[in-house]
Amino acid sequence: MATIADVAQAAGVSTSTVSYVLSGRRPISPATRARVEASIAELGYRPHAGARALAGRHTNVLALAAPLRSDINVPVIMQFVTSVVTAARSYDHDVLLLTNDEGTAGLERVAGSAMVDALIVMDIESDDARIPVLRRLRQPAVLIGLPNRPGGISCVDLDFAAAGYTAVAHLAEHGHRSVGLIGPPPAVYQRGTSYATRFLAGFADAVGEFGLASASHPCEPTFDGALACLNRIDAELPGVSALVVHNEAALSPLLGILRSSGRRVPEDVSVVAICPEDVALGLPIRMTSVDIPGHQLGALAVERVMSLLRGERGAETRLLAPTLAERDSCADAPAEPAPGTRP
Amino acid sequence: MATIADVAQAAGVSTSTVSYVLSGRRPISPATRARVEASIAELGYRPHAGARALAGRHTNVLALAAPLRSDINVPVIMQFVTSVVTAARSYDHDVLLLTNDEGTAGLERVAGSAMVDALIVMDIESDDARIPVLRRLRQPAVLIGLPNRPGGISCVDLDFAAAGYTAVAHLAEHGHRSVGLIGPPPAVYQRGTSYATRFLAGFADAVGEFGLASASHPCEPTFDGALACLNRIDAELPGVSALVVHNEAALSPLLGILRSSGRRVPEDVSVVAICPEDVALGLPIRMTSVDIPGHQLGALAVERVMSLLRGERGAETRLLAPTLAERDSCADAPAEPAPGTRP
DNA sequence: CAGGAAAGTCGAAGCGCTTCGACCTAGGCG
DNA sequence: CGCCTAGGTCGAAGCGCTTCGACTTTCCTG
Repeated sequence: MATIADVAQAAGVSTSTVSYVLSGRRPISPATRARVEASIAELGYRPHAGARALAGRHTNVLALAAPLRSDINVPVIMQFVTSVVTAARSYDHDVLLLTNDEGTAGLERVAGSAMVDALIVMDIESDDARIPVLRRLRQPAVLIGLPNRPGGISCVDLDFAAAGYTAVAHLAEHGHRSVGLIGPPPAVYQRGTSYATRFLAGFADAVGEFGLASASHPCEPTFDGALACLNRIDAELPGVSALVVHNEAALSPLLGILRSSGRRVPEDVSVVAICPEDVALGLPIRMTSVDIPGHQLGALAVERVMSLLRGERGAETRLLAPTLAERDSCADAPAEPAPGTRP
Repeated sequence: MATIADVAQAAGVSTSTVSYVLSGRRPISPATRARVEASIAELGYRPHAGARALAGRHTNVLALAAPLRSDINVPVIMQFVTSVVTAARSYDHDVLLLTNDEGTAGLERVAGSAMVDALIVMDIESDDARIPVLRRLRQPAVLIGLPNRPGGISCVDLDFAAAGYTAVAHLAEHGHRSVGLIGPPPAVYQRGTSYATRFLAGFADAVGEFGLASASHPCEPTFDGALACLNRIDAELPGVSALVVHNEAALSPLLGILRSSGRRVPEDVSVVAICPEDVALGLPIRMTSVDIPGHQLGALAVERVMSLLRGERGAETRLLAPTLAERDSCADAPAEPAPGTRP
């Protein structure tokens, strides 16, 4: 392939001049610039990334550690990944994809060998083992998620506590007096994934504040899981009129179950979903939902990375305020049923 | 950071010796090897990837071009991505993630600047514009998918024609005389994505061979889409007793629709799904399905890449035979209804 | 017991780029 | 009119690694 020397020769200049027209770090006369650019085009020259990384001390590559299990919340993760890649490209960076099950090893490897300029880490647990590792890397890192002790590392996330609160508040405003939470799969809680517990905390806050009855359970992302979860809630909260669903995969089964058991949404049961907008709109009922702004968060993470790379400012955590979109799955609570209606 | 020179000095050997213990390309005495490895561990030495790429002419990085739209088939894509990354790691390679909407530019960029040793490209269209580009790159490429003219590029994919045939054959064996196909979203066909048309071809073959009546329609991946699609099929094929669903996202809504309209699966309608196994198992009914072996295909693609990198053999296309798993969504056709039953 | 092969190690030459300091030329200022 | 400065360009020194050829030593083999 053509090298910078070939270009220099073709344009009748030195290699450093070519380098400067490429980087713009020194003034170049318009005439020279034109000749160099012509030669570059003619030879189809592309700077060698390795050589660049070696001499220039940066790679224009970001690492993205994503939870690549075929677990749940696949669509959200996809949104994150997509938006991170797209945003990175808009800053002329590429993305190296790491799986979370490489644990800290992957982070240390790509950072230690200078493959990447910075790291973005998703699916943060409350007490994430990767945080101390990230702190001692030379490259800056941004977390998508919120650990208990970020300890100097930048975070971006949806304010899940506020999301939990908002969902309940909305239901309370509609006069509901008891609300069930269909949560993420047990595995999510077991991992200590922080968004689940934060959401739960906000949920509980609101429940307390509004003086509601409540029940909450994790839920496997299958039809059977949704059924089991709903049954438990019904048992603990007979006649429950409001549901909060923080589990995308459970949404579709849940609606099916409700319908086939003759409970209408929203007339008999109001449902607030926590999910990306497109999920909320693809269901049989347009769901009132608190949006999980995956695209926004991914882009935000990249922006933070870039400003850290520019050395612009230190760590900071940015929690996006949740927005609740009113659609067709919520209604005022039905008139108070005679005590002891449904078993 | 520690460099190879630091390690060499600490171990009292030359840098080339360190390099040889790392690469194993020349014999090293056990004693020397031990000292070098001790120094490496002690200094926490990691070879600089850029320097390596420059001197060694390879990066140990693969490019993966994935269709990162929040489109449909998100779970399948996720499977591919996951398995490619995992398989790549097992060969000591990393994965650079490209979005398909960068088109050929991304491929040319990462290949031209020597960021990657090889490329894996997903979501191949019948007449994919990226193929001529890939052909003229210095790096080998593997397609996940099957274009009309691979022209010397390796392909791996499920044999979707056989999958379509298999699904219909299974239904025919159960005595069904008419079968509806709920296909991928229109956008998939419009793009000319080859798996959709190949599936359709196999479907049509079998329909012809078994002398069945059939109707097939694309289907938007929403509740409304599924409803509309089913209605069209019902209109064209009154009393249809068998459905093939080549659209994961439509599966759950479809089952809901069938149930709420009082059609039992499988007693009244048999359904064969084409989807990954976990999707087939997460639905209210354990679906009889033709598996889309995402994990297998991703791993296979990486294996092909590795053997190309080793220079082992030339292009070859590998189509995985479909396997149909009998579960609970298919039954024998109901007794022939009196003509003109359902409108 | 000489000759040669194999084992083990080293030095040095790049790989293709960035960047620093130096140099040369004009132009503006006192 | 001489000097300083800014603009524009060049040469060379790395960046950290791999690899080739060469050298030394050891061990067979005939």
